[in-house]
Amino acid sequence: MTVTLADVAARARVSAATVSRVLSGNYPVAERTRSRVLRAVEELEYVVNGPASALAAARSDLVGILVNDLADPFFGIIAGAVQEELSGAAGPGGEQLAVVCSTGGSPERELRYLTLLQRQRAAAVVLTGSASEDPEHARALTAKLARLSGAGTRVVLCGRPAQPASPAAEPPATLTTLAFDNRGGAQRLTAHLVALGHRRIGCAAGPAGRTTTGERLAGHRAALAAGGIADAPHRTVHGAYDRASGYDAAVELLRRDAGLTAIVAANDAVALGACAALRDRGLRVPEDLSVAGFDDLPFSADATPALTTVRLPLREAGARAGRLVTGREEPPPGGLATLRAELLVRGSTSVAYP
Amino acid sequence: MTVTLADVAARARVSAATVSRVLSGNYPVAERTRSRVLRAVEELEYVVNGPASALAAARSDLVGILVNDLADPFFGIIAGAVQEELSGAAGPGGEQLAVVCSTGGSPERELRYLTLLQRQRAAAVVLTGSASEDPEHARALTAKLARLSGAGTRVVLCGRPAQPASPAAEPPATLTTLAFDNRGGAQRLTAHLVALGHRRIGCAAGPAGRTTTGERLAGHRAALAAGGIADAPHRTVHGAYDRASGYDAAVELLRRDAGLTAIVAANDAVALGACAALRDRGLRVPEDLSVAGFDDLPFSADATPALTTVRLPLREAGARAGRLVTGREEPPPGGLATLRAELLVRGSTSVAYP
DNA sequence: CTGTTAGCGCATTCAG
DNA sequence: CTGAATGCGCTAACAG
Repeated sequence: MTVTLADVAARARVSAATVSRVLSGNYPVAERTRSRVLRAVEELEYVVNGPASALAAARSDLVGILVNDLADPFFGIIAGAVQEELSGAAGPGGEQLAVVCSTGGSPERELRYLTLLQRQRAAAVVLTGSASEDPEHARALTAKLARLSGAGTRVVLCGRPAQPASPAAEPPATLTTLAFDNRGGAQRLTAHLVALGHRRIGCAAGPAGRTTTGERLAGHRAALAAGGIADAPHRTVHGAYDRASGYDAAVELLRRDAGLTAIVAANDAVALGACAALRDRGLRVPEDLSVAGFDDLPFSADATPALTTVRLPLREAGARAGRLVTGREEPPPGGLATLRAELLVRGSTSVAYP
Repeated sequence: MTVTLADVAARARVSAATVSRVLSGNYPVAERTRSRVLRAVEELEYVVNGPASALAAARSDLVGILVNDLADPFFGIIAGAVQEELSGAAGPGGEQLAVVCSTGGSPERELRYLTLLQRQRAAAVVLTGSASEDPEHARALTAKLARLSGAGTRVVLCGRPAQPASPAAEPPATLTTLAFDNRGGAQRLTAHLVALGHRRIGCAAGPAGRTTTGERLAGHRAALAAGGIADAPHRTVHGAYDRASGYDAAVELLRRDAGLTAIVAANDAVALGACAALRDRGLRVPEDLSVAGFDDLPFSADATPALTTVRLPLREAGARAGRLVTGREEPPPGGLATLRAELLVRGSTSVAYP
């Protein structure tokens, strides 16, 4: 019923092996037979059976991309860039396909998807976004990545810190990390506020127990310390990376300290949520409170006032991950590259009016 | 080297068939042997070989999702919802994986990805967003979808109109369409402006030759006609679905007619670009010009002024597509459902001040 | 309920 | 440069 290699071979009056060679293009074939085969393929509308060839060749052309939430532009931009890069690297037989998996930030789902991708014998796996800080999960993840890597799957961590090496073995050579300088970016952001005279700065941080949250908080605290501002735990609240959390966080932060003059948010969506909360309470940004975001997603420039934020090279990171995965780019020395995080000062922050 | 079914079978002292049955869970197996097998799987850390089982079973657990641009939240939201729904339908052996493909709106790439998915023997394919209106491509697409469908791949069109039936055959029964009421939404939107007294309304439309663009323009024109406003071709410009196009479109529209009192945009991003252009020229929204978007992406509520727009049930559409694909939802009667498009009046539109 | 027997469709040896 | 033979790892009848 469905046409196979053998059918094509018969029609082109060659052996199946020859057809296979023509299609893979990785072996010399006489020009005449070659075109004869190609014509037969056309006429029969033959389409290779992917699973069969993956089985025989012991490798597939699937690349896994793990994200927290596809609907979040942060991940959409990264995943889109990775995928774009895959299609740019049209290999011999065809090109690689991106399998996108949303983990929702759950370490269990992360592991489960990795198993699913392992089952598919994925050519590569790209893990994006923050990782769980739970030591047990970190261990399980390291083990799983080592296994994947051992099976020939390339692994790229994109926008997350290097995976802690397992006690026993060295991290596999096929493991590359593209980290964001979250700490540095956060530090520069808070330093900017401190320089503007802010001393009571609320922090609407991301979910607890995630590397990105930890890094950004560390940068924030370092800047506070550098500015001689005492650590005030009650000025930090944790929440999800979304608008609603930002709204709630702002309300809660003001409840705890009505004298706040600024709020740094976990990301742009959270910042906009915070702005909305302030607006609803009759507070103006930045006259009454400064608000800052993180990531510089496209919409943050269109908010009013435009959001001061930290720009992360999302697209570049994804594209690089894609090139790493397709072998078109050499891994950075040591397998680790840290990507710049650039402070973008816009309208939502200004000097503190006490 | 890599552990196979046979290894597990040997360790559990059963036949390979039994192991297979335990793992697929679609056949009765004694509880004792079952747990014995499961233990062996654990101990050996066995992971099924996907390609092998796909080959033998003649079906894979991959679901293709075609989008224009993953970085655009419009598609991120839909794709995310589809994928989420796939993971919710944990089948016996595991769950389905989403293969996301960005076509960039190119009909050629669309066709090429469909072939790639056909090669993977995908269980289903979801095509999202607008389609090309080119008759030749429409024909090619219809043929390709028929072939996929004939091979047992379910096909869902999500957010695009029904594919024109091929002259010869009826559309396959496994083809379901979830269309957005773009025309109705656009009509209500423009009618809203007309009701506010606007008569010189510019239109920053989407790319020419795409179904979504055509539908929204048709709605727009219908509302104009209903309001007794003459068709003015120079008041419509075409561009991409992004912010930059919106900026350019606004500039061009004002150049052609400086007396415009409103602009309806192809989508929210275009609308925000238009707003930025107006702002740069010292025009206020909505006092000097009203501006309206389309889609109601999350950020459009945070713009200032908040965007009047048409809400499309993106998440719902994606989720439904996902359920259709996993067979958890019955196709609508006739294989076609049209999803509501709801007018959302916010701050960016107001009465016309001539 | 379980084991045996055949392929699934293709990529690779190895000969020629 | 081409063909014949072998097996990738698993599922699906078919018996028992």
